[in-house]
Amino acid sequence: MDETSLHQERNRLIRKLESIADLSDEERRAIFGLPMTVRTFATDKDIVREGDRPSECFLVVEGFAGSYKHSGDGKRQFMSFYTPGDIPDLQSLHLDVMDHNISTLVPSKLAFIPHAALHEATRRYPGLAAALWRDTLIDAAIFREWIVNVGRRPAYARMAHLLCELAVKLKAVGLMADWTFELPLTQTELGDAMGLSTVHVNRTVQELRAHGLIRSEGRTLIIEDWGALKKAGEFDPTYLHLTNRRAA
Amino acid sequence: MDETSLHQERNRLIRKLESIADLSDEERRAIFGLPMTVRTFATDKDIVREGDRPSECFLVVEGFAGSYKHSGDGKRQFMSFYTPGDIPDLQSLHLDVMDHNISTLVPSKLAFIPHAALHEATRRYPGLAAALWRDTLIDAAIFREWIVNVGRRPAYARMAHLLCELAVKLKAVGLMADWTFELPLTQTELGDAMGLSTVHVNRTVQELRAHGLIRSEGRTLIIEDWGALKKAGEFDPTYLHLTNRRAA
DNA sequence: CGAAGGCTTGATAGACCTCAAACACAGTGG
DNA sequence: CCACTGTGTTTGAGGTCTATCAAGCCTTCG
Repeated sequence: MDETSLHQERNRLIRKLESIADLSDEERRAIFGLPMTVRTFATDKDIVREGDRPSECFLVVEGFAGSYKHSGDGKRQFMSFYTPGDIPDLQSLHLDVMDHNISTLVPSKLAFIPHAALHEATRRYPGLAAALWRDTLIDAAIFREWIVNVGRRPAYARMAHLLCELAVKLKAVGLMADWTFELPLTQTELGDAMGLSTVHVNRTVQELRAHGLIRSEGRTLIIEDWGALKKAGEFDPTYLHLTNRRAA
Repeated sequence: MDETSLHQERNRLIRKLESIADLSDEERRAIFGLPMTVRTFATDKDIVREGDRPSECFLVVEGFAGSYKHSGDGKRQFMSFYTPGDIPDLQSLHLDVMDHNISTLVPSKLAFIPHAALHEATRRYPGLAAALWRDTLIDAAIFREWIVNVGRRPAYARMAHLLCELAVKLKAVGLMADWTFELPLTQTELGDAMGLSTVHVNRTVQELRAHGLIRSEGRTLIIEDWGALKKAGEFDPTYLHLTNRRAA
């Protein structure tokens, strides 16, 4: 039994934060000391909803989550996908009312951390506070990029860009090897993330496959030509602000 | 000569922060103590650019700024507009490299504050740190809403939504009275913010005018039917997280 | 008064959507 | 073990929203 299974949630968080900031031993210990309650969620379960006033944040330990809103005529728009190591509602630490929903996209294991503990930790360890602040700023940077993606890129590039982003994010936390990772999203969900219809997503994915950029086996996605995919998606990973960038 | 002209930049910042958080007298004094260098910029001047590593943040004192990126084929996409009181590149406090550009949209007066001074102030006054963090989180909330706007709303609603947002933001800092405010954006800039062509923006604006929702006199925009505009834009100001909301 | 930038208009084209149905596959139950 | 169901993928056809191209007009400003 390795460290991963013993303190999986803490290690996930530490690994994630180390991918975007330098942590001191003291800060690492502080993270280990955080109280976390692990709970599992089935697919498509809302974790927090618009209007909620959470008193804790949650960390994705295993699985996949997404934040979304509905537009007036009922269409869903995802604003972000969250992978293991992410704290999707960290913003609730300083914004009391949720302005969006967050739900699971696959069966997921989540670790809940009380706001009080996080506030205390940030008060005691300014470096940790900076790392968490930085994490929310990177989320914002990703939102900005998504605005560009949805606003200005045609479907083919949009799709390529999203896949690049997921690949790099997953690689940073050790969840992509050999250009292969689990992509448990349906084409409808991909469409709701890119402002495209399911039908059009399907045709776009087929095009990417036909051009030899990607391949898929069930829920597994294989990037066959990273250079071409990057180029197609005009992908520049700067906005992810990774410190130890392994993919590029 | 009133307080506004004497310490215009400090007052702008205090007023802005008070619209999103409660400040103690001590924190207000700390803001007054911040070193600020005021500089004026002409229209369409980049203040910071992608790749820059700023050592100071800037506050919009007068004028209008916007953050943008270019997509691969040269199309511009605005990701945010900044009005007096905003600190557009506050994120540079914890993200060293700029991942986007920020430029003026009209002749503007900006106040530059060294990172060092802000770091020192946040270290000394946790309440101030929380207010600034909160400010960046609200920016992120606005980005999220823009993703929905660009991704899922048709042009007419998209336009209405953007106007509602600007109206509420400007009202919060005292720059809208009688449903009237200065909108110094060209239709091309509006298009670049909404992912629409200039031509289509023009036709959409005409529609809004024809339906009696808005009226314009030069650069002045008059909201003629706030209820209808809100409805058309599916506008719910929750995401702006204003504490003293006067418009709604 | 000419130039430049912004606004407006018309016509055409294209990217993407909607509707509708067939197909594939995994899980369920009799 | 095999229909049965549900979810996700795929395909086809037609429609629409929005882009592009091109030009005229208006205002501002030197």
